[in-house]
Amino acid sequence: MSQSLALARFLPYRCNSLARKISVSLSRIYAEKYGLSIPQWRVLVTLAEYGELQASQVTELTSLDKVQVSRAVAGLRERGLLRRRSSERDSRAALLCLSDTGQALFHRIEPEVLAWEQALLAPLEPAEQEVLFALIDRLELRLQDMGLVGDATAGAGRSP
Amino acid sequence: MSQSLALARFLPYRCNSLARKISVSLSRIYAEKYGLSIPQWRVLVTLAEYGELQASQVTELTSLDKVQVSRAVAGLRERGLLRRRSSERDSRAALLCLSDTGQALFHRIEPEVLAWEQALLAPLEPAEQEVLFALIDRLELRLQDMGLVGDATAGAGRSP
DNA sequence: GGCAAATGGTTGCATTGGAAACCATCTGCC
DNA sequence: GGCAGATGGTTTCCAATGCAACCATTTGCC
Repeated sequence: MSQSLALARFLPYRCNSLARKISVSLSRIYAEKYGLSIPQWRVLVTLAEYGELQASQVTELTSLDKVQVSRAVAGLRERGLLRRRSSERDSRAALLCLSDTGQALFHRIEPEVLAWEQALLAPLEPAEQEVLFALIDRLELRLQDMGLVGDATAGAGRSP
Repeated sequence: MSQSLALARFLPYRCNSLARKISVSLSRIYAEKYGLSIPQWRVLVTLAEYGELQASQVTELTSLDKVQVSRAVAGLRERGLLRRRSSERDSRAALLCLSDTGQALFHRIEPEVLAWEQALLAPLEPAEQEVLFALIDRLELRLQDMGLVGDATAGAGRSP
């Protein structure tokens, strides 16, 4: 029956609150120590994983807005962490990859971040960690189904 | 041992992404249909639940910044959704409660929001829902332990 | 009682973030 | 070939956010 609404038991609130706290805590590493913004950090990780990517691919993989990617790339370029050349195939497209400095920075941060994540997840058994990620997956799928059309990622708008 | 870092399996990213999608989807109800911002919505819920509260108590209960509460209250007051009187005991303190209009608005929105949440959680068995909230609780506790001191909620700063 | 420090709340200011407008290029169609 | 529309990225503008400075009042200490 229609239970009543209390923030403590309201998923949007709890989820937001958790995400916020996680971000604040984690950003101590890459923001305060290394001066990276969240979008910059995500771009860094993604390029470290994939090598060379087009900006549009980065926006898909990071779930960032293309504006955010553009600005993050600009910032990383100013610091010499990222190189950019334009594709011969399509001179609009920019091909992005980490510079040696960028790779080095990533390899310095990565273990710290992984250690932090381990510490956060430490109280959960491995099986519980699986459950957590599985629940997140299912909720995201469910949101997709519920008609959150704007997945904001790729470019392909559906409506005519 | 040291697994490598991939966003798809990185809790801060996944959690942020999920929270964002949830917020976007939910705000269709209270933002687009009723013109409420997120802080306004949270203040509304909290006052609906507790009756009359001081602004400082609202900040604690909602995990909002006191600035956000102040602005949300101003907005709600302009729309006549919320009344405010100053305490006799402490003339600085403001006592807040919903007006009849505010209550009515809340009662109109509440079932829609609850229905939305039901729809979101529908694919999860009740037991799984319990697990989800329990995991969130434990992670928040863990963050507290890990030295995220600034819980940003109450006023009571610890350090001298 | 009176002054220093603390507390409740608001306002100003700088930063951030996203939407929409914008340029450049590419694709498709005639 | 050339023009209309789509696509990749950047810039511009405006709203939201957060910090710090700010009044007003209260508390505590002498």
